[in-house]
Amino acid sequence: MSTHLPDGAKAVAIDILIHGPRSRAQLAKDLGSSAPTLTRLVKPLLAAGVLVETDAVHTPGRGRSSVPLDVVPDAWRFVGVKLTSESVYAVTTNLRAEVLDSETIPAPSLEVSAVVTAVAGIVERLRGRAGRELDAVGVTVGGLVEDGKTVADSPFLHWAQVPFRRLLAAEMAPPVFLANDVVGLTRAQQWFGHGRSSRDFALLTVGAGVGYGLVMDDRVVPTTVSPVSHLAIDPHGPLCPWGHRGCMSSYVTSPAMTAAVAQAHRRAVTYDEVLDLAGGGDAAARRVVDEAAHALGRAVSAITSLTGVERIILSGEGIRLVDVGRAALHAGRLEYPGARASGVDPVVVRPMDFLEWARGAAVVAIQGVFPQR
Amino acid sequence: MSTHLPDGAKAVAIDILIHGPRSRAQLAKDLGSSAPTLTRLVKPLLAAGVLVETDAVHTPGRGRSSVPLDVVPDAWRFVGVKLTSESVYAVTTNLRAEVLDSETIPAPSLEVSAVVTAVAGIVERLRGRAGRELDAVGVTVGGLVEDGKTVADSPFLHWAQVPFRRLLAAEMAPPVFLANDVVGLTRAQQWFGHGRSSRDFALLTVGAGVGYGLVMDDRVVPTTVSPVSHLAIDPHGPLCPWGHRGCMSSYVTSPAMTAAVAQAHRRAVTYDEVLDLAGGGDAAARRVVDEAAHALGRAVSAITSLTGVERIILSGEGIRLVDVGRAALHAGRLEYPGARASGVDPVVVRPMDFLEWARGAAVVAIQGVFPQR
DNA sequence: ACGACATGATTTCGGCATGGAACTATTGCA
DNA sequence: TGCAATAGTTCCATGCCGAAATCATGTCGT
Repeated sequence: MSTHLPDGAKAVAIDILIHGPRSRAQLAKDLGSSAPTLTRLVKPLLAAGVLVETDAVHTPGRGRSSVPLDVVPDAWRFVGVKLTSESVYAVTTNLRAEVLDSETIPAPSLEVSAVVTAVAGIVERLRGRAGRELDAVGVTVGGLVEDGKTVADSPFLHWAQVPFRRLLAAEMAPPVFLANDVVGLTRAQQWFGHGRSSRDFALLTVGAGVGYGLVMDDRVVPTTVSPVSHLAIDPHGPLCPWGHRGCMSSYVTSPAMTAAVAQAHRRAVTYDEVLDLAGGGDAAARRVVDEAAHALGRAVSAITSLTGVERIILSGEGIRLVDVGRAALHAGRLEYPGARASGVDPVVVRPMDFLEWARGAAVVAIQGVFPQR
Repeated sequence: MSTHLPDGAKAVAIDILIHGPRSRAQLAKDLGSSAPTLTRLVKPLLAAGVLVETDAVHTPGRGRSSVPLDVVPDAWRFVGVKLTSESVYAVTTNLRAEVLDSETIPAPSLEVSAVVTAVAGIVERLRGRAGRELDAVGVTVGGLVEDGKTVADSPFLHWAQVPFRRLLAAEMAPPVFLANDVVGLTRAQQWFGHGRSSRDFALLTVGAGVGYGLVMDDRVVPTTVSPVSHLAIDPHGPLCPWGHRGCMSSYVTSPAMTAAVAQAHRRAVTYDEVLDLAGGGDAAARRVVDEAAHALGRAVSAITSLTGVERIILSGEGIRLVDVGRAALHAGRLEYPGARASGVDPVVVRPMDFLEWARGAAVVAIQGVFPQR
């Protein structure tokens, strides 16, 4: 299911994919086009099997019943792969980015050719289990990705200037798309998550690191060059590995938090333990969690001040932090309120497990096949 | 000189206005169109007198000499008016936003009708001295402006929900455009200042308050709802009038700085005095200036982290701060360097006097007549 | 001096997307 | 059974664009 389609037609398919099935008349209104234009654009999409007419809807009022158009999500198969230095996470999805299958393997050596082989292998196994050809494959890595082609710098994999897309494309049949991992998550939110209704939003992820993605005017803004991990919170705060006092990563990353609690209790603890201890009333863990959540709140406040986004999505594998530290998060947000008097709370929380990263990679594949604009 | 022109044609005029005179062939390349399109678009512009052909340029190579096209800046007259609670600043400019005339009067009472009359009066006097009709008038105020029509909330003028554009339009012949004052400055930088070469940049102004403007993807992002004035710098810093400790406005506004030095020396001082004292080695003034410049550096760092802009313009009537406190500004920027390793310094300084605000208002008028896209 | 050549500007022509007007299709209601 | 209302389609005028051909104007070699 991969076809060449006129330009505006893809925009119709994308809009249905993101904002749900609708009649031609409604689509014309939403896209600001005329009814004839929609008839024309929809025709090849129906012929290609990208869209189908579903059962006509008889509105209670009068008039001819409308025929909603919908995508056929299961006519498509995408695979998303997220690389970390420890594991390779992969998922198979349909066009709605719904996860149909998944596989996780330990990372091979970090040598480029070994990683390429491992990715090709996991993709081939998922393709076999899907029982049909894949429409596209998306791969995401932590680090700086240039032009969707080259891993310019990845501190996690210790790679620099690796033409990863070309190397992957040589090993597999479907088209391959490459992106930064946070960009993938951001795109997933933009099309299939809380960003659907907003042209502007920010994504802040909490976990082993602090991730930040920004979408303005429906476009992903490249911000990875200057990450939010080292945003200054308190010049008298704890130290991060880079020697900064009180930057974001000195407060809210899981290594920072577990290390702080471990030091207090003279024993090793896991991240979940830290949150459980804090929930159970342990004073040291409570303090660490509250300071982290407070710092997160301050970051949220800074983001709204500097970007003016109307929505901020909090997520990441360590997202339970915002449940346990809810009050401190709120206090951090309100410490410097500025003049904000908006009615709705712009912050939403998106739960997450590690496969969500791979799903983000699958969305990179989907958006590769359906490029926006 | 006000004409109705096809849509793409205005884009050509705007591009010449911003990026200078060029031949049709060059414009075709820059705008991504074909040569025939350019010939067609240029024709009505020449007929309307918006553009003129200047002397043909004989390139040292071979071929027919190219004929540069340029705008006729002095075929246009715009007036920009900036309102403060103390004064009304107004300038007359041509299409290049070059100041040809200016006038400043004390603000009348802050009552709306009195202000409308005062603005109409100053515009009429400038029009008279210009000796011809005005093409448009731009007015800017501090505070929240909605839709370019209504002053929704201005703490300085103590206005709320004033349909200011309509009231002004009733009193004068030329079209009137209304905007926030920092938006006006931002637009002036975008078209005629350091923003010309960048699609994305931020503007940070220093003076009686702290102003912030953001342009992403050639569009001015509305950020005034949540100003940067109260961006958190140090939770142990000085107090601002809103009760925040260590926010931007507690460090870098001229009232904050003069008050701090006045307290140290037990006597009233002006803003310029503070800077002179610091330059002359006065310890207290030096400290206040350095802390302010350091906070400004931290804000610059936060802006690059969170917006990813490639350029930040520092300006405002108190901009001398960055000269006197240059070292501290630099230290503040580098305190939390993140992963930035870009070659060029994104920060540029734009000198400014108070008429610059009125010039920003004139640019609002110019962009009103030549709307972008 | 004159023609070959190179390049910019212009004109012609056909393709293509768009949207308005008119028309058909389907439904509920009088 | 007509009428009103809404959905979808067909037809056509319009406008914008770019490829190719043409014209204009310069340099350079012989």
